[in-house]
Amino acid sequence: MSCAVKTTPPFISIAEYLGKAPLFVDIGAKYLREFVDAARLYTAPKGKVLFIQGDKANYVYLIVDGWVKLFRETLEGTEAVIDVLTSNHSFGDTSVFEDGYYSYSAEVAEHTRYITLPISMVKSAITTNHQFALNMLLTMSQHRHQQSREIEHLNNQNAPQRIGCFLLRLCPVGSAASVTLNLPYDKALIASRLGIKPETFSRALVKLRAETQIEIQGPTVIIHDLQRLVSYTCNHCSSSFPCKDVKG
Amino acid sequence: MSCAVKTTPPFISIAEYLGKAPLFVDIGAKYLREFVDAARLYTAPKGKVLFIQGDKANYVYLIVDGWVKLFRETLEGTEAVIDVLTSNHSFGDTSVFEDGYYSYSAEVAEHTRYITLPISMVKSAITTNHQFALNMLLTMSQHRHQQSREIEHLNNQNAPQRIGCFLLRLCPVGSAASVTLNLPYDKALIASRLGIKPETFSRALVKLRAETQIEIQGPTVIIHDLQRLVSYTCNHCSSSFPCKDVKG
DNA sequence: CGAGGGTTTGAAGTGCATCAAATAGTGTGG
DNA sequence: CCACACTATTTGATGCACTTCAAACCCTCG
Repeated sequence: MSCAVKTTPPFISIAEYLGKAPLFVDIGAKYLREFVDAARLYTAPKGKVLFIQGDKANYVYLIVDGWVKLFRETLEGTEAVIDVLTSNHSFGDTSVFEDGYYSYSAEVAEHTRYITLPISMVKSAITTNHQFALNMLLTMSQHRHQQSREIEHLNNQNAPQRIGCFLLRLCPVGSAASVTLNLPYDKALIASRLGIKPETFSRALVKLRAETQIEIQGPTVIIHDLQRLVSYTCNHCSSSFPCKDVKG
Repeated sequence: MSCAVKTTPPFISIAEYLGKAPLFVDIGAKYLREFVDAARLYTAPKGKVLFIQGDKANYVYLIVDGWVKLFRETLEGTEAVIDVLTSNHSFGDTSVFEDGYYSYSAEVAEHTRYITLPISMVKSAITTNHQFALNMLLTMSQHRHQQSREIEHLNNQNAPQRIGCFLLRLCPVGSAASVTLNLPYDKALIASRLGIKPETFSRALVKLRAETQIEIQGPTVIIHDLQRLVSYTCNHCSSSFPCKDVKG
């Protein structure tokens, strides 16, 4: 599967990217310039490991486009997917508040362009630049809110519903009744992101199709009747359909 | 059940509480005084509803002692427990960054003393007092970290292991091999906090006893061999035993 | 064309949920 | 201090959802 992101405008420069990123809004020209100068842009193919749990945390990562998987490994070697992130999300930033080591591993899930920033610079900007701290706070708050919904889903929705919810969150806001989507990354990864096994995912998708008349062609999903999908999926959830925040 | 909190020293004054709370550390005498003047202390019995989802968010709550349940309700009327909080935790603060309405309901789970602060004051302190914003950021970061572990648990641990993990987190740090605990609130509530049904909880506890030789007498649990409980519980988890942050 | 990863399908097992009912525990008024 | 009412918890029987292990299929790419 190699369907990266939809129609993002072609990337131009680090300065342009950082200037628009929510984390850097209104932090002032001096700080922005410092970040831009220290930032490095990279491209990495699927499978590339960016860092592993326990590494010294030297950088904060910002995703320009693509998808990155964050995960931890248990003592028994099984992998727990924490999150799968895309454009405009950051990771590695949590270690700013922790002990200076990454508490999870990061691996590229689909071809990704990302920017790194020295963590020391982020750390000092937080303490010296109030606006930057506020931006960080807002980001965190959103993330926290999203996580709490995630927990609710694990408790209240069955596998087909979780998949339906995942599909709905992929829909652009204000979608028409009929939408065509490309699954952004491997089905097995979607499965573990949703806390189910690949085999179950496959079967649950079949069941979801039977219930909601969606159409599935490999990595492409066509939703013919959005409302029908919504009513199958969202009834067991406390937040109603256009679940605001967009997320992979 | 009425086993509130262990041996917290008797409470003295709002000023004393706020002076020690992590959120208010180093924010300066002027701000602290303002908060202290605006704060109100309340006592509420089990069952008391503090606010419900959708209410206008006028206050941030700080728990002095006791336990408070945060939850949402789905369209079908089933309740999803988001979190159960105790001493030194705050709630309602998320609405500072949202639309000004509570996104969940709050109900007292065990007799609780709590302090309220006007949300407007908190909001303005965040924007005008850098240290306060930093304190908030640290709190959020910890919370976020804990939530991500919560998600991992739901995916990787079975019911008896989740209960084991819950018990371990109740143990004071540096506990001896043998520990006696009181369950802090109703078993049915523990169950839904762990994402399982009361009946399953009961059976899973029996199974956990068979596996780890713990002793159960109503709401009291005696762990005879901590290490044994750890190895049964934590092998399916990415973080190893003394899971740092304390939480209910 | 063949190799390998990703995905689906089949058969059997396990864990948790559900519904129903019994039991234990707690607080109340007589 | 006891009987009753009510709630919390446990137990039993059964069903469904998800997992597991195994094998087939499909698709891409060298």
